[in-house]
Amino acid sequence: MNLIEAKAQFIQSWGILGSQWGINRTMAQIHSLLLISAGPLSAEDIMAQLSISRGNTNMNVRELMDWDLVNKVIIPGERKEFFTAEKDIWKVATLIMYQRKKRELDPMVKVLNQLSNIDGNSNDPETKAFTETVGNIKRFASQAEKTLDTIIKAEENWFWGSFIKLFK
Amino acid sequence: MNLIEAKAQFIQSWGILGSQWGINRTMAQIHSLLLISAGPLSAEDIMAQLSISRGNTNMNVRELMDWDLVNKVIIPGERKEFFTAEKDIWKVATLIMYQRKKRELDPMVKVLNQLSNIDGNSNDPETKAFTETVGNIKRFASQAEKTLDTIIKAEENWFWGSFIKLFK
DNA sequence: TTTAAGTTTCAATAAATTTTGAAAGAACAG
DNA sequence: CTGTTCTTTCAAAATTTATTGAAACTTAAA
Repeated sequence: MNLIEAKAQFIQSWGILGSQWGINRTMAQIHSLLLISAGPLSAEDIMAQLSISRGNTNMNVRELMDWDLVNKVIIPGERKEFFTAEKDIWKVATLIMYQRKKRELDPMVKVLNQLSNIDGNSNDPETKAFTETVGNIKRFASQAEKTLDTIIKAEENWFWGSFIKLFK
Repeated sequence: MNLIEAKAQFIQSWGILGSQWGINRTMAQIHSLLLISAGPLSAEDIMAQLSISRGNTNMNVRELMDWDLVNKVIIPGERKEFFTAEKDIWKVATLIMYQRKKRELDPMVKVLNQLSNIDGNSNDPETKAFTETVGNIKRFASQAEKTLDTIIKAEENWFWGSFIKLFK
């Protein structure tokens, strides 16, 4: 397999993976393209390599910058803007975890807290089942949240080193 | 807030969370409905409580059973089939992690392995950038996979107990 | 058997999401 | 300024995904 084919394959697969996890396919593809490119790319480069429109490119690059996964690069003498992706995979992973926690998990936890105290007879089995499940999820979520925070703050090597040792 | 409202709120929020993570909203809603119900529900119960069609109910319940999150229950004397959800949240979480790893992450790892050896001049910066990124992701993925396997196999209490202590 | 209750399937339809492209807006060089 | 290059916006169109509902199929009681 040559480089061109391999790149196409990688971008394609990364796009599918992204869409299975609720990330716009194009956004994932742009991200992967930047991940495997040696230098920064312009909007035109991205449009050409992925065969997508200017508008689509602009929107998704902006979203990637929102996630801090991609940065704008100014090249002296060039009028165009260029873009690069954070290439340290550990950082990429923690950025994604952090953003998704903030955007999606935290709102859920907020709702769970509101649902903790409901009116009604606590002898009713339906009420009991509800409060019990909500309580369990809350406890689980708060534990998971602590763990995630720790992972996100951890230094890569320290983390993988001691984490793996503990569990192996 | 009364039980009816609280249930509706919970189901709604859980559905949104699911869809943000690539899970069909209805599937997530059925799951949450079963999680907070005291006893098993029939297809009719689910249809009525979520205002969805018979076909939709059937498809998504089947998918949930595929994921092992929901089980069919036979109630003696009843002609209908009933359904319950696994309520141990730890088990629910590990089941979901296991299924998603198997269905989505593993195929990506397979692709990454195929992309490891590409033809071409390894002095070319583009080739270099590609192989380096792919290599990094592979190493990360294999580490993450080991960790996930360990988490999935771990006993709940043991896991949360020692894990949290270590990182706090 | 026959019949009634229940379940599954799937083509048609509806809803949600993504993409396009052209027009408006900025930034800059001359 | 003025013209040129590049970026952003957003309504309309295309695509993808989810949902319905009626017909086919299954199962079991009578």
